[in-house]
Amino acid sequence: MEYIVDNIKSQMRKGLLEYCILLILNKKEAYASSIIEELKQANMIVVEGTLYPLLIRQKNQGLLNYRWEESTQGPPRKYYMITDKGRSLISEMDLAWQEIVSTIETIRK
Amino acid sequence: MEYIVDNIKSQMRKGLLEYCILLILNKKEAYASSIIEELKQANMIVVEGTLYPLLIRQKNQGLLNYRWEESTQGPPRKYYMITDKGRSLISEMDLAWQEIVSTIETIRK
DNA sequence: TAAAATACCTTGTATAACAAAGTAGTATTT
DNA sequence: AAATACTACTTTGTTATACAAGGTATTTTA
Repeated sequence: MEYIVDNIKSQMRKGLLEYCILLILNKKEAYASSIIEELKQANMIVVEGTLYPLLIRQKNQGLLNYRWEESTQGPPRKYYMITDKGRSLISEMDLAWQEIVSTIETIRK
Repeated sequence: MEYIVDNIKSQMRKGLLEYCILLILNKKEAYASSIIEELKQANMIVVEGTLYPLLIRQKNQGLLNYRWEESTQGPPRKYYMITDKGRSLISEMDLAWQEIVSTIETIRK
């Protein structure tokens, strides 16, 4: 039974990830590990193998850019930042999210 | 640009579908086409090729049952109804859904 | 200098949604 | 009565995403 719940939970999170990444980067540029950390704080577990390809994908779609930056404690970090295109996508996704929330409410009646 | 939005929207809906089906059947038994209709009313487009395998999956997981019923206008219909197991899953998923909503709020700050 | 830590990246697998096509029973039209 | 339309259920092949697991490289620490 638990495995069913876990599976559905992870399915629910799917698709929201892209939105979350944009929301996070809309506030402040960040590098992958710090994004994972922030998501964890917000109760959303994501692993590296999920996030890295996603960032690359969004970068290739022109939603993000990045620059390398030296770290004082470890290897250099790839800081991602949102682009204008990414920002305008966010407003559309805000709407889509509200729609989904209201869809669930409607179905629940 | 539009195709990006549409893609993300459809990704967002993913995973929520299972939850929606259970919510719908929790109110009243229904057959596939009528479920699709109700989802459409609530602004969630789903096609047959998506729904039928999902219903079969949930049936195999013991979340649903079904019975055949004659129709006065067309071929017989397969009415699905939720089981006790399905009902107890719903309460867990209600929690999961609230968690997700609050995750988005947290990230948005 | 070896081990640990940090950070990035890639590959293979499983799953879910969808498009599209198929099957079959029932109703309608000619 | 035969052909067509409609309703409903089902299956197949494709695509996309998340994840587990493993890999590379740089820096710090023991």
